[in-house]
Amino acid sequence: MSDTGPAPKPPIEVIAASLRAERVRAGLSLTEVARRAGLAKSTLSQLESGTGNPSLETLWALCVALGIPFSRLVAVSRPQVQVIRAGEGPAVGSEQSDYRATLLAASPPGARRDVYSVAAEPGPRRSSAPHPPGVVEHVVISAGRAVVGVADEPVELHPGDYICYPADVPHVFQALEPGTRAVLVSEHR
Amino acid sequence: MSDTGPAPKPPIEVIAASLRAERVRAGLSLTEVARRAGLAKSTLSQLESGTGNPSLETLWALCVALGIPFSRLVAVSRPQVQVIRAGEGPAVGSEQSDYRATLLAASPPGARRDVYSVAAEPGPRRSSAPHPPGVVEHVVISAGRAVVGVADEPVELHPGDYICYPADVPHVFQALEPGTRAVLVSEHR
DNA sequence: GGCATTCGTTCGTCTTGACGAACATCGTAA
DNA sequence: TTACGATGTTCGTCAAGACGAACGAATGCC
Repeated sequence: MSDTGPAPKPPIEVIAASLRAERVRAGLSLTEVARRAGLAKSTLSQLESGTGNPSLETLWALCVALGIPFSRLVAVSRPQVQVIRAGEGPAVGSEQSDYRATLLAASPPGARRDVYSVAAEPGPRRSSAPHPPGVVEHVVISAGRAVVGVADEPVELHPGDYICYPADVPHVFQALEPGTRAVLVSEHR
Repeated sequence: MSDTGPAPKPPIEVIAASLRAERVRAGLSLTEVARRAGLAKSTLSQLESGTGNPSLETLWALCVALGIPFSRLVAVSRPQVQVIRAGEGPAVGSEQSDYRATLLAASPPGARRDVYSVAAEPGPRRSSAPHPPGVVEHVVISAGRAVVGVADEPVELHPGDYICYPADVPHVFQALEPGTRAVLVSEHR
């Protein structure tokens, strides 16, 4: 469910819709966007109508002209508001130590990050096995103290402190005070 | 700095590197990937060497063959460990009320999220103008209480509570207690 | 009304990307 | 050693995409 499978949609139509949507949203004319992107109007017209198979260069020029990140062209969907109260939500426990991570926002298909709430108590050092390659974890301490980071050189963090480290190598989270809380963003790119 | 500008890199080279990296990561030969994607070996060879300007169809076929999301092709870089102590880092203030957001992890080129630490004091309701379309914000309360969410129907949150809402519409963050702290992930997809 | 400007679409031409065969290279087994 | 299979590269051919001119339609200005 937090996989990273390829987006399953026919790409041309998605991009066609995105292009037109982004353009009108920016309040630009087709002619103007084509001019900024250095493309022929005809090319853009055909793309927005779902005809054709644009080259990377063409798509890139359009992203620059529209001022949008590349990934915007292949993403769609409109999210909802969701609230998870403290203590609710699926929790991932640990046998090694008193450590509980609650999944707040699972990575939807095509997205690349999970958001966790972490509650930990002092105990033996808890080290995580490496995650798949490319995973980065961000941790912000909410309360207490903890030693966090890659297993080789972890860092002691206090409330408000932030750390970012690659998680595809062994890494640790060890609470130093009772009631230690943190927010963890696991970003698999 | 938290803008949504397109990744400023020459895209062909980035994709070339990504393609080769993903392929060897999957333990596949160039010939095999080309076969699965229904492409000519020569095409893939040229792409991995940074030559050429692939069509969308070609790129898509490769994503499917490699089992990776489209966006993986435009993301790169290998991160370092970075620590930002409480109070450090670039802060974004607000004149409207006592609200300070510290940028912890800016979105690297091709990535899609900013991580902020938020400190706010009670005061008049602080509402943010809509962000670019597609932006989603995740908020976890560390301390205090706050009213958060879309301007129409905000939600009162307590420590440990989590909310996720679309940020391309007007939204608010209003502290209800002194010393209110939160972690905010702004995700622009 | 008449003229000008801008919009987005359609069509013919030419550049360019994808193909497939041939190639050099390496590793393995007969 | 020779033969075979698999790897990844280079080169000529062909189809497909990008271009630019021309078009009909809509709006604004004199």
